[in-house]
Amino acid sequence: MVGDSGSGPEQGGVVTQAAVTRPAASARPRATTSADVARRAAVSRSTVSHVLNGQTARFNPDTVERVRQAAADLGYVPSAAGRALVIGRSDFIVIVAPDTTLTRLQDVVEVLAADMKDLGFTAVAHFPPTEAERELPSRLHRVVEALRPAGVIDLGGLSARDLDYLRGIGCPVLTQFEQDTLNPYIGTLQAAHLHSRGHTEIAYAFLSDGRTNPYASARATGVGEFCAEHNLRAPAHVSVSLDPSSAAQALDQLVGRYGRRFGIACYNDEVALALVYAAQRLGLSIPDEVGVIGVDRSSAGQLVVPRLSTVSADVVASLARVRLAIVRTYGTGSALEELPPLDEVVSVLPGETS
Amino acid sequence: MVGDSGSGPEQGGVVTQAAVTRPAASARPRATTSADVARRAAVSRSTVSHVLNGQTARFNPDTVERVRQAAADLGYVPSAAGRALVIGRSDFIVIVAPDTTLTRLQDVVEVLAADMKDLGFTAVAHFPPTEAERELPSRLHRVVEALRPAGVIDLGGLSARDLDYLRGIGCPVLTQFEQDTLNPYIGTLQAAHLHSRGHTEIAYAFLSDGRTNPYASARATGVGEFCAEHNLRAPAHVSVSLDPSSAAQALDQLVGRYGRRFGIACYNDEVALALVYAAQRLGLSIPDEVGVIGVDRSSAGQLVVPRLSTVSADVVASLARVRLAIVRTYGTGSALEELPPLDEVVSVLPGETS
DNA sequence: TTGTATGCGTTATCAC
DNA sequence: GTGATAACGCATACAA
Repeated sequence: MVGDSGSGPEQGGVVTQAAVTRPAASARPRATTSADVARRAAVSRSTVSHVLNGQTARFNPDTVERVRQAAADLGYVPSAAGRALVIGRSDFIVIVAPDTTLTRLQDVVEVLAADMKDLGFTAVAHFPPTEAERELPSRLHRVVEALRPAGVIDLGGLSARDLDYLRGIGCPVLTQFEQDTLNPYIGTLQAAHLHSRGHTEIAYAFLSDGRTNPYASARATGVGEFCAEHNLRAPAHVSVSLDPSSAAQALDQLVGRYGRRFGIACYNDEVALALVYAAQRLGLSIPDEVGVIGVDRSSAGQLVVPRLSTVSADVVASLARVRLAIVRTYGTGSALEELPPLDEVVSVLPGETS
Repeated sequence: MVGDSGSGPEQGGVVTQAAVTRPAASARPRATTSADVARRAAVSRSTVSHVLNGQTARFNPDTVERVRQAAADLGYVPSAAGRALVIGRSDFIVIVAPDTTLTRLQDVVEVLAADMKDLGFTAVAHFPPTEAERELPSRLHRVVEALRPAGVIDLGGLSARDLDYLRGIGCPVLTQFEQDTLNPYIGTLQAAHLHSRGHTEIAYAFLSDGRTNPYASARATGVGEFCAEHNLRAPAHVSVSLDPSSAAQALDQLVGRYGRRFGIACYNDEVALALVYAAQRLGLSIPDEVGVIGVDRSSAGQLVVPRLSTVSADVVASLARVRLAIVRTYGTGSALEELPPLDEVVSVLPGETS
C-alpha cells in the first residue's frame, strides 16, 4: 500500500543470499487443535480447555493427567488467534526495542523473554521504524492490534503517540523511564569518579544519533545532580557522533568553556573512544588534563591503549526492576524478587582514561 | 512450569526501574469491528469485508466509498486474530535473531520490517534462548504455534531442530545460509587484501562465544577458498574470546605455526582489536609482521591507533537477497528487485593494521 | 465431574 | 450488487 521501500542505515549488517523452503505441497497441514487433544484424551474440548487453563482442582486427577499427557504428546499449543479472539488479549508480551543502539540489546531481550516464559507469557520484539519513515498508523499499532498483547515493555522506542494509543486501548505498558533510578545513578557514578580524580569541571557527552535518547537524558540528569550536590558548575552538554571530526569539535567547545582541564562523562564507550581519539590528536593529555569515562564495559574499550574507564552494569541485575514490575502486574505473586541495591548492579571499572 | 529463572550474560545492558501503566479500569475497551463499520456505512458485514479486501469491482461505487469512509472514520483495523483464525495463518513474519552478537542487528531488523510492511506483513523478532536454557518445546515453537506466521526469516538463531519442525508443519522458512554467497565473499575479500599486502600465510580467527556461528563458518570457508586458489597453505583456525589472554594464546599458536609473519582474517572488528592488542604486547609489529583485518567497520575500530583494516558491508544492499526471496515467496510479483553485485555490497576499508 | 452451546471477528460460499 | 450464513479454535456460562 505505502509505496516506499527500505530507507535506512548504511553499514555493516552482513546478511545474505536466501534460500526459501517452500511449504510442502502448498497446503499447510492443520495444526493440532484442542479437539485433537480432546479426542486423544477421550474427553470433550471444554474439559481440555479447563484443565489446560488451570481449572485443575475440580477435576478427576486421572482426567487431568490424561489431558495433559495428550497435549504433551501432540505438542499442542493453543492458537493465539482463537484465544485472543475470545479473551480479548493474547499471551504475548511485546518488547519495544529502543531506537538507540543499545549495546546489550540481545542479552536484555533474551533475559526478559526467559522471564516472561516463566510467567507463562511469550515475548516477541518489535523494532520501531527509523525516524525517517514514521507512518500512521504505526507498525506498533498493527502489531498490537493483531496480537492484542498482554502487555508492552518499552525499552526506549515507544513514541509518545504510541504510548497514548496503548493507554487509550487499556494495554498495560511497562515504561522504565518514569521512575528510573538506575540511569541517573550511572551518571552520578561517572561524575563521582571524575570528581575523585580531581576534576571540578565535568561535561556530559551525548551520542548524536538524531533522536532523543531516554537513557542518555537520565544519565545526564544524574551527572547534573552530582554536580549540584558538590557545588560544581552545571555540566556542559555536547553531542558527539562517532567520527573524529565531530569529537574534535565537541572537544573544542569544552576547551573553550573549561580550558584544558575537565572530565567528560560519556553516554557510552563508543562516544568515549571517539573523544579519547580526538583528544590525543588535539594534544590534550589523557588522563592528566582530560578525564574520560564511558558506559558499557564494551570489549573494545578494554582492548585499546589507553584502556577506557567505564561503568559496568549487570544485565540480569539491572533488569530486576522491570522483572519485578512484570511480576507485580501479571504475577501469581509467587516469586517475589529482591531488588538488588544499585551499587551491586552497576560499578565503575577504572581504566587509563581517568 | 520450567522452574529456572534468567540465566544469562553478565555485563552492560542498563535497563531500569519500571513503572506500570495499568489498564484504565480493568475492562479493556473493545476495538472497533467490521460490524461497527457496517453499521456506520449502512451495509452488511460481508459487504465491508468484500470491499476492504479489494473486491471493489463488482460493487456500487457509492457503496464502496461509503464503506471506505466509515472504516477510515472509525480507524478500523481488521483483527488479525479473526483473520488468522479463518485463514489458517497470520500476516506475521517471525525474524529469528542470531545467537551470535550481530553488530547491526537493529538496522537489519528495521530494514526487514519495513520491507515486510510494504508487502503487507508484520514483522516481529524472536530471540532464541541462550544455549544454557534450551527447552523443549522451544520458545520458537510456541511463537510459531500461536502466531501461525506467514513465514520465518532466519538470521542465524534457528536450531536444526526448529528448522525441521518448521519444515514439518509447512511453514516457509528463509534460510540465508544454504546458498550464501556474501559471507564467503567477505572471507575471500579479507584473504585477498592480506595477500595483496604480501602475506602468504593466512589464518582465520573465530569469535569464541561457545556457539556455532554460521556467519563465521561461511567467511572462514571463503578464506580457505582464496588460499586454495592461490596455492597458499590452508588457513589455521584459531578461536579468540574478547580478552587479552585469549588473544595472546591464539597468537602464540599462530607464531608457532607460521613464525613471525602472517595475516589474520578475523570474524569481526572486536576479534581484530583483541588480536592487535595482544600482538602489540607480544612485541609483534603491526602491520609489518602481522596483518589483521576485521569485519563490520565498527566505529570503535576506526577510532583507535592503529586504525583497523576492515570489511564494510551495506546493510540494505546485503539484505537484497533476502528481500528478493521474500518477494518471490509472497510477493505480488510487482517490484522485482535487482540484485546488486557483491562488490557493490561489501568492500575493504584499509586501515593501519594491514 | 463432565459435556453442550454460544460468541469472539473475520473470510468465503452461496443465495437473493 | 448485496446480504445471510457457516466455519476457524478457543473459553466459558450453564446444563446435565
